[in-house]
Amino acid sequence: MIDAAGLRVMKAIADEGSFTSAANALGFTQPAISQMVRRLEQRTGTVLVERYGRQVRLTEAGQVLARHAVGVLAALDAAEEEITAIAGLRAGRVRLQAFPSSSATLVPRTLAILKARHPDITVTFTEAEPPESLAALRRGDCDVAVAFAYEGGDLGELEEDLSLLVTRRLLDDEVRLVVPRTHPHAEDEAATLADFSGEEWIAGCPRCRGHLLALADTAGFRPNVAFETEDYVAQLGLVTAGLGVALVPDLILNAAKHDEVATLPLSPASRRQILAVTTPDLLRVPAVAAALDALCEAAGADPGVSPAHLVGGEA
Amino acid sequence: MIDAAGLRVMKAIADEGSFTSAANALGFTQPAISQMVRRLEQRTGTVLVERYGRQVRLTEAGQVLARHAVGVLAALDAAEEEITAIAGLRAGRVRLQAFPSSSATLVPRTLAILKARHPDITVTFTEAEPPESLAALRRGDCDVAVAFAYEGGDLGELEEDLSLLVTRRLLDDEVRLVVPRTHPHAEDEAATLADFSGEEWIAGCPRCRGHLLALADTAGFRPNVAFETEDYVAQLGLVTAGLGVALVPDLILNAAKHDEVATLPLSPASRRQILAVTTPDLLRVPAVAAALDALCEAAGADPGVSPAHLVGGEA
DNA sequence: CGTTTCCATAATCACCCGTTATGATTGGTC
DNA sequence: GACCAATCATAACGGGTGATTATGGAAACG
Repeated sequence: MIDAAGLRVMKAIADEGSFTSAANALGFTQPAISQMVRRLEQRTGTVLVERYGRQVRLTEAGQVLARHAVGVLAALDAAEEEITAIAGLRAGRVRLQAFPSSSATLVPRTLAILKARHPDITVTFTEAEPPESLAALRRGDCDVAVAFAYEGGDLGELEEDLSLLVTRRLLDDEVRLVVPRTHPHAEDEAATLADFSGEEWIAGCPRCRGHLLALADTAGFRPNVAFETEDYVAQLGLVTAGLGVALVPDLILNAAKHDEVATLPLSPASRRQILAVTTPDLLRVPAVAAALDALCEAAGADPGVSPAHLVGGEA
Repeated sequence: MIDAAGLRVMKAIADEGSFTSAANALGFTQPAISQMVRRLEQRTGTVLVERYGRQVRLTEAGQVLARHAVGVLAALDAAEEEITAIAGLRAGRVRLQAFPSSSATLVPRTLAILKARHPDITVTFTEAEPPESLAALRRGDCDVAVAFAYEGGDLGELEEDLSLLVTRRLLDDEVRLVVPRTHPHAEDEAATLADFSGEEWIAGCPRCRGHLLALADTAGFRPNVAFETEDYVAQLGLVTAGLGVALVPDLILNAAKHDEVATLPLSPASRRQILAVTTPDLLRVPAVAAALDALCEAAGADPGVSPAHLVGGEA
């Protein structure tokens, strides 16, 4: 019944004292004001303006509208300002979830880039394994999820989780075999997994363990898993102590100290893909886009975007 | 850029959780919501709604709008309620100005009627002589003026003051000659003014005095004005004391005690018109209309309205 | 008394904002 | 694994809002 335009007009009349001035103040012509008032009057069924001679003044009802106009228009302007602030990266929120081992280097570097570039954006970060982070993304509790998938392994399984989502490949993380310095194969150029079928193995998180099992299966043996820990630093410690061997991604090795062990590339090589995941709509939210850019930059990847179902396709 | 309708839609989506439910809640169809959101999004240049699968949820920017919607819509409703209250006589204001001698009976009776009929209306009353009350009316400081005009006398003069105004004739107030009980003509049926050319006169307010002078001039003499007071009770007291004679309107005589004097109708009769005056627009304001009705009722007049320039025309 | 300066009205036109009808896609179900 | 229900998107269409220009009438002013 009453809209913002009507209030704006009433306020302008109250402020300016005449239809003509109000029209000028609002950038309209005088007849626009004239019939705007008339429409308002017949909508409310009330006399809003008293025309006396060639001057106009608001009736009590008109003053009521003009008075309320102040608050309403202020609130409207405030809303608009907030929106443009979000659009202009002068405000906004990004909720990031990433898997634990990315927290060490990728995420901190991303947050630093983001903070430097857009200091007014609020970034929240939660550590979560891919299944949970993607669930949060689908649920709407998260804006960007950083996930990983082992090539050939759970890429297919992940793919179904990625339907309706978009991803950016951040980096290809090569998996290396970590053995004690004193190990007979410690000086090899590369490691063939079958050579280690008799070792005791140290496994990580459920999905990493799954990857280990898959690789071993391909190599024709079942690994003897003696220890399990999700903490890669602990894994390196166990290897250092000579208690077994482990598969550890490069990303971890670049960040953690590992002088006491030998790290061998696998032959054939095995990699995991690290992906940033979000929804198509969120991609168009400036703060989210900025976060993705920062993630790419931190990972040193090109900032190309690919729909979820193309993840394993090319490359 | 952002209007009330848009906010209403965003709030409905936030509350209901889907376009379809929001549409039902607002009484619209689903496509209406769909393209309303699209328009809002391209107007603000921002993603407001995140479509994931077949569910929708607000982005941060969308939540900003939904949050502001509460306040804005509440304020809008409040304004609308105030307006309808004024229209429904459950609120409103009437500023009444009346000439002093009407304050005795006409105005109190009017206020009583008004208060009984519409207890929620605020009535303010100011005593003012016709020139001032009409000026206030023109200035917008008054809603209803109760004025009077002597027939034949200043009716023409008043008429020019009444341009652009509307009037209601409240009553015709006959003017009587007041003389001491002991006066030789005290028992006459009627008074011919010429018979009192030698008396000492008691005059009232400037315009009443003007009327006296006009009547005397017609009768062929210049009255010897010995006393002047605007207080009619004082005039009656002066007459009672035998200090002179006076012209006093019936309205006063009906209200004030005057046992000690004789009141004679004039021949030819002389009347003053008592009018309620307002502007054409204010006439359509419910509270003002109610006040005019109450005035008519208090005066016992028919509630006909006549444009100002017809005041002296018929009757 | 003309002249200016207001506001009102008429005619016109664009676009906003609804509608109905229909399609695309998701997500559950037998 | 294919149907089925639910949800949002889109197209086509129509009415009304809300602006414009052009014009008229009345009031205040010199």
